[in-house]
Amino acid sequence: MTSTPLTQKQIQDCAQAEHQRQIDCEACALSRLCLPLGLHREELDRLSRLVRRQDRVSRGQTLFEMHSPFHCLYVVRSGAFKTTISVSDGRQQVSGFYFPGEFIGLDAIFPQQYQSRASALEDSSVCLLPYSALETLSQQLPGLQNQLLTRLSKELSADKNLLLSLGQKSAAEKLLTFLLSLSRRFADRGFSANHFELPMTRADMANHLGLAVETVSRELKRLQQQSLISISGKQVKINAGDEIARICS
Amino acid sequence: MTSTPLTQKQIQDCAQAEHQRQIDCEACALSRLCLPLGLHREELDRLSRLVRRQDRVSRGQTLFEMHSPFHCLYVVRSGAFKTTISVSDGRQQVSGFYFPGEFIGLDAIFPQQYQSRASALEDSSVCLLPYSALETLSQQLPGLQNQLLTRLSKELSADKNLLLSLGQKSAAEKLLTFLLSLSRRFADRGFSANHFELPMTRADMANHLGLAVETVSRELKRLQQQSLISISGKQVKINAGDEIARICS
DNA sequence: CGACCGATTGATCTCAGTCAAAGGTTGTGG
DNA sequence: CCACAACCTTTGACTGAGATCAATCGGTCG
Repeated sequence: MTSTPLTQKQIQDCAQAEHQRQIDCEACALSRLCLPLGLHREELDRLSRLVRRQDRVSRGQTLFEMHSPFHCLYVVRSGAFKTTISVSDGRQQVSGFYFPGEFIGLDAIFPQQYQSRASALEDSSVCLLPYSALETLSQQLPGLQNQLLTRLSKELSADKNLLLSLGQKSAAEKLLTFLLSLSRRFADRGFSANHFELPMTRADMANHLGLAVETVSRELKRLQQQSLISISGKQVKINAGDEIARICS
Repeated sequence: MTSTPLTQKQIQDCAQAEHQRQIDCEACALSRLCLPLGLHREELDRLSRLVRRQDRVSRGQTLFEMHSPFHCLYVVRSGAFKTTISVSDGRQQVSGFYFPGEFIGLDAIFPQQYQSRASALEDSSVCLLPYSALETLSQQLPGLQNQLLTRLSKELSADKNLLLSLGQKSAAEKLLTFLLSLSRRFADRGFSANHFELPMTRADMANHLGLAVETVSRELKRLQQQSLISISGKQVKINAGDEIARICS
């Protein structure tokens, strides 16, 4: 699993948005989940002109390093990503997972530096949104401004929920809440809510939820014994979605 | 400590922004910390016209209940607030503390429902920003749009940091990180970074950090014995700010 | 003054972390 | 195509940080 950051050139391409090929947001299969939501044809054209695409992001590759200067927001097109925050002594926290249509880098707008490192969990592709151009355009397109604010607010909601998990819940509850959130996000993307594949390792999951890998392993097994889920490797089945939703409330 | 929600009338006032007195953002002592940042005089006038003020929010009073419909963002003018998320079984998580110039309710933009209950920790005052009007105006004032996006991003950063605390840090580290964040926010507001008063109870602090009250009590004592801080009741002195910053890194 | 709420202190318990080791999977290079 | 290496996952035994339970103390407000 290599971990090559983007080259300096790629970063410049992002900032200047020149050397990557023109894309068409209107034709994108993701438009229902992405920024285009609520924009008209002519508006989509203007958006398309500033978006750039990076089709090959291989597993383990990073989109940006923590504390590097902020130029672009990223939207996942395919695959999956994680973001990781580090402390000086080497400890780190997986602060989020990102799936197609979701935005990476929103927390960098204020400090103008990425607040985490983003890396691909599997071979993926992304769109790059040069932020200053996006901000200017959203001044002219109310639907775009609304989308941006909504995205930020949505991630804020999700994080507050995770805070509740980390602060108050037992290991088993944390896992159920996490699986339920994955299930819902997959369902939003047209996949099965009850049967899906985990893109991250047990270690990533454990770290994200403030648990030890061994605890994740043991608790998943116990949840299976209770017939709430079935799990084998990365394959997950949700057997009692309603009851899980009730537990997580 | 009473806990009267705003009356229905007050909520309507917020939505319709009619019956509360006109205020002047330009003259406000907080303008340096608040939305006006970066706006010109004429722009400030337009902002002032949509802002409404609520001068008396007494200790324990709530600004909004969890899941109630979203109409307004709130900006703290004086005093302090906490927000609390609840789960059906009664457990709850203090998701944030808010001081003058800070925004409450940003995570409600997406779901259009408040995601927590906000209540005053001491007698306070707030400004109300009817959101739909604010969104429209920020379409016309680039500085205002930028402020909104920045605020959202800033809170996102703060939450990611808290996630790191909750997920990876020991009780003592959590407390130090928390005190340091308070210290910095007080300093931003022109107060001493090294000597301040806690507006919240030990129970609020404990819950926010995912600890038991007793642990907070014991660990604060231990930190005092190590001469990192001095604490007596709600009075806190930061004795070794640099070293604490190093520990929290 | 008394009642209530918040803070502290002590004793005990427990959930989840740590340490250690053994299976499984995956990917790579010969 | 196979074999090896590296990494991921599981399982078991033990430990410990912090929770819980219980009691006391202190301040504040009606």
